[in-house]
Amino acid sequence: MPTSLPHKPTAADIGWEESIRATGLRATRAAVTVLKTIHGMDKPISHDDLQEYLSQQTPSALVDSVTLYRILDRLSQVKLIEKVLGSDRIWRYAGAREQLHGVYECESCHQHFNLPQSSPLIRLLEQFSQQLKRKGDDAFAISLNVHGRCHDCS
Amino acid sequence: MPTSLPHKPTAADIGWEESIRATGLRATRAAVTVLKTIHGMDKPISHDDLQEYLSQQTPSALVDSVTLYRILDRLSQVKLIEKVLGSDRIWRYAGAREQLHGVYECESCHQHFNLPQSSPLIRLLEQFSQQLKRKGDDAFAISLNVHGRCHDCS
DNA sequence: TTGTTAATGCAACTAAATTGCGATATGATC
DNA sequence: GATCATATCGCAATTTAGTTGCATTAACAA
Repeated sequence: MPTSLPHKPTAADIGWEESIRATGLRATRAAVTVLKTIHGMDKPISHDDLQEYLSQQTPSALVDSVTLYRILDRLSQVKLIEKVLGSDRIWRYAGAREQLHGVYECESCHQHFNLPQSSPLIRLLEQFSQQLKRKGDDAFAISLNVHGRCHDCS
Repeated sequence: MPTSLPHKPTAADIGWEESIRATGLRATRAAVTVLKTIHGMDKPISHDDLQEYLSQQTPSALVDSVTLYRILDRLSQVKLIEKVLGSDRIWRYAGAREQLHGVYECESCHQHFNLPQSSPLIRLLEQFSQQLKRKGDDAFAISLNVHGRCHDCS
């Protein structure tokens, strides 16, 4: 007898469920899985890769492609996740963070990486962001992209 | 009798022709027109808008949609123009500049504007770029995007 | 003027993302 | 726990920026 059925939320999931409900969205199995999975990733992941990953990880919780699109949409709308547009015109999703952060994109394989938070530029950006806010400017998002080649590709 | 036939390059065009040839590309009528037009714009323009604009401006020099795509590709490949990806997943093109510059994108109408060069952030970015180069890092492009609402939309 | 080949234009294609809509499951209310 | 309004799901069909293949045209070097 399995200790936990895949379709029944485990204690660890409750946190995610709560945060979803707090936004007014419904904490469906799929939404919880997606939110949890994305937050467990160390870099932004595309819709396609996510679906692939989910189908291997949790074959029992298969999600329709369109449904996944819509979940990703909703979650980013309520800011539980963030989306980044790659230069391959593909959206990638990552767990939302408080702090501003930059993205490093590999020109060759289009993988995305988070710029180290220690990067001095991040701090500079943070400053700039504060400046804008103080000015009452209606700019509300700042994104920094660094392009190069990743380890695997160079 | 017209002072200049649209298909014959005027003296003013020669500069553009030269700069195209200098890259190894052929200075076709269409390429010259495109390069000149883009450099005359005050903000990045999309393939679609450019074709629209050209068809009104220079109806005699109609360019096929695919050809325009390829011209834009080539020109940006040789760095005579730059391309920026909007959050509407549409590429926009602008005259290439020496100096690093940021882009302001309107979340509503997706128009792009150049951040004022005087922006302190630009200088910070320039610094960061130099740092990377000195480190011998293989990062080769840095882009900054600020999202907000433009004058028309707010 | 001639020859090589880059550039063009048309049609067909690709694929990420979106839309419509009937079926299903969530979560508030009794 | 049962009931209900509706958010969410899943399938099919659609959209559209951009690409590919290939025969034709025109740059430009010789």
